[in-house]
Amino acid sequence: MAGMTDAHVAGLRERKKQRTRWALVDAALDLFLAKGYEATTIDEIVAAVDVSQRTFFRYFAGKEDIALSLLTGYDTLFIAALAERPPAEPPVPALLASLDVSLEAIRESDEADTARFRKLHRLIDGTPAVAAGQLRRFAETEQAAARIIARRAGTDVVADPRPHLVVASFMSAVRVAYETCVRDEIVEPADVVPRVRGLIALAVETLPGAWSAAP
Amino acid sequence: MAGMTDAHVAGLRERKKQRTRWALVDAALDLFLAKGYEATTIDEIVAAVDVSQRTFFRYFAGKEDIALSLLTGYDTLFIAALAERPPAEPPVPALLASLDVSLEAIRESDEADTARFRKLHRLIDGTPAVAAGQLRRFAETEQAAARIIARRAGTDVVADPRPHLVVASFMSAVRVAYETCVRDEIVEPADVVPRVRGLIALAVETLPGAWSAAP
DNA sequence: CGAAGTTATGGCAGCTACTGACAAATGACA
DNA sequence: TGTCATTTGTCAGTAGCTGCCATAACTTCG
Repeated sequence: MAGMTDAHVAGLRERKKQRTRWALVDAALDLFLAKGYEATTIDEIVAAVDVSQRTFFRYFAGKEDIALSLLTGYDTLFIAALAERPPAEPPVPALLASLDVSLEAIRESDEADTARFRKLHRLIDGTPAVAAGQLRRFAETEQAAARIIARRAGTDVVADPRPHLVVASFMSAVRVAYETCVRDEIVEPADVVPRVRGLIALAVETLPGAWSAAP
Repeated sequence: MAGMTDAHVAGLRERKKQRTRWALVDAALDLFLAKGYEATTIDEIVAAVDVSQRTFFRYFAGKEDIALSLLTGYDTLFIAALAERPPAEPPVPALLASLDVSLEAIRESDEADTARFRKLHRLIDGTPAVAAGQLRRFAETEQAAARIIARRAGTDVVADPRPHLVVASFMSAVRVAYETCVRDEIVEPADVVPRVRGLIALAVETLPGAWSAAP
């Protein structure tokens, strides 16, 4: 995969849009790291790319959104992969396989995305607003994944909450894995990916026993 | 328990502060429900209680904070209960027992808190900003709980991520339980409490098997 | 190639959340 | 009652975010 962010073939208009979009993202990440997230204003970001503030808000919902915009691509990949898994497969193996797809995408990203990944992971550490945005992202992905798992099982998320329970538990493990990376300042995709895999494996061997110990 | 919110004995100053605090909360919840969360301004809230806007921000960090302020008391109760559990007890039973303490507190709240609880649950449904605040609350409680569980086990959250994994999984089940209440418009504490208990029981019998099915 | 149509951009005006600094008021306490 | 500590109000300002309309840029089709 050559990266989630390149517009291979498209009209000039579309290519231009992608270019300004990622120029904004890069400018934002650089400024956030240079002078702090809160201290950076939208005006400074748009000045660096020479677009109007109004244009910024046509591309991104806000500061939080631009900071995390890199990751939405990997989320989409995860959900798409999950939807492709064979329906007979149990939930956790399906989730594991789909997670692997997104992890591979992270590992095989081009240099531009890798640089953004590094910067983002360094940013999240010590920036509560961005960390809160992460929570929102995970929650959204969880909703989507739960719907898919429920459909696979032939049930409905409203009628049967068990798919939601399983997905929420799984996603919380993934979230904890990423949080340990941020905490330990592991920013290289090449290091993050095995760390996440390792923590998920640890969850697989820890959680059944932990939940079974309930009276 | 007569409610988390009453200032039994204290100086006049402290009693006055509590009164304005909860007057602000009630005014805010009423306005949020009457004309929508986003459409309600801080100015309208403070006008209803006749305090200055500046005072509002001395009591609450913002709109999101005042909406969820009722729940912080129950969170504190949960964490305090967890810290009191015998160290020999396994994590999930300890978490279950502590959850029961906060659920009992919700059930036995006085009428004022019960009314707030109802309003809040009706508000969260269809108000993404407040729902996002809920996520933050759960994350904070999760951090605190993970530290306690790790200390009980004689380890450290940094050295050993397993306590964090277990707590995150547990809290995600609690969160899913509350989310189903909001979705199904179950707002009465008397109905919410058994629903949460039921979903946690379902998690206990579902999750071990689900996680064990991993290859 | 050029005109007509579509879509992105810029500029502006305005609202609202939120904060710092200082002055005024109000409960606490001797 | 007078002094002290704490809370409150006022004011001015910053910054995120949005609607509106004119203009510029790409696209498409004759």
